[in-house]
Amino acid sequence: MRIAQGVEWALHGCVNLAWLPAGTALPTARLAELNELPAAYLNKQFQALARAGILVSRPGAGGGFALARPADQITVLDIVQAIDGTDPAFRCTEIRQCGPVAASPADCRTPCQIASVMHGAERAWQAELAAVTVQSIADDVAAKSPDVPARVAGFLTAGRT
Amino acid sequence: MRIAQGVEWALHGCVNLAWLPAGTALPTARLAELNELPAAYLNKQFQALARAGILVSRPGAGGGFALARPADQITVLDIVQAIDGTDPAFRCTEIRQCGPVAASPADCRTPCQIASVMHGAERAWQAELAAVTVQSIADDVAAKSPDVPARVAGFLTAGRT
DNA sequence: GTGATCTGGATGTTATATGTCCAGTTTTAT
DNA sequence: ATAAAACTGGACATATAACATCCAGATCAC
Repeated sequence: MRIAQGVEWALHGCVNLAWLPAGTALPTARLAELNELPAAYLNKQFQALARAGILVSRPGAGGGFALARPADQITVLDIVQAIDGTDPAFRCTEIRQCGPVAASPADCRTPCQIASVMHGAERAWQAELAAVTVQSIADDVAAKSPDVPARVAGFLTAGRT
Repeated sequence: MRIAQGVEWALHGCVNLAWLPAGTALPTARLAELNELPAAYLNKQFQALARAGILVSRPGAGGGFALARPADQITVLDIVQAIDGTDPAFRCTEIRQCGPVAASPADCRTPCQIASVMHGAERAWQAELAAVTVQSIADDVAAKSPDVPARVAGFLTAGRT
């Protein structure tokens, strides 16, 4: 089981945006430079976040991406699902319906027990992610390393009007 | 995020074995036939379960795989980890340490906040899976479809001495 | 109008998941 | 003993997805 690499980048990107004044837009090139990431690919991840309504994009000089709403209203689950999709990790192929002793249609009106267990575990995973916001992560980092927010914000906004 | 297909097969296989008298060994060819699965590949999954100590294997005529311990002592998590591995789904690449504003080594003595959140969610997922056993799944299926265990066991043991 | 920036599709590359095969080994049955 | 059944483990082949790049077009600020 693997989560797409882009999730890590998207989460860091959103936390970094949370350290700027609300509504500040940044080009992906600048964000990519901050963490030495491939700019074109990071841009693609941010496009997905924009389509999901997590970020807003503004083309043109001085444009870029900004958080679409306050950081305490963006959950980690929102970001994970925007990048990694919402398909369940466990895919039930209904093998109980195959073979010489296939389960009857009557038995299959309810979900396969095995799929129920696996999907229940995924809901628990999602619940944990939904309980954490970009703001709460930013606060935790700031509490532990008080100089980080200002240093990051300084780099990201250097040379702006 | 995707779980290996083999996990579904392994879970069904273990539940099916749970319906036979304790210690009954079955060849993978028979199990594969039950659900129309590729026998060679199912065998490979079962090898992994045997290496993990969930199943025991016996070569030779009349041999096959059997549960290594009572079904109520085999959790779904045991099986998932045997097939899918124990690597975390979220892989922190420590991008906070990269770039012009890299975090200081002092700040990195503790795990990245983002990685902590993601790994916490995985622990919640694992806890759900660890709370369910092969036996409890078998019981639930039997409660809902009382004829299934006998029908499956009948097919699996047909033509045995 | 010029340059900065996003958009989205096409494309290429690499890694992983899935599936097959075979020569070797162990055990049972006769 | 011999044959047949069955696992072992590695090599191999294929399909799918992940990762990454590129480009022509659209939009906006100055």
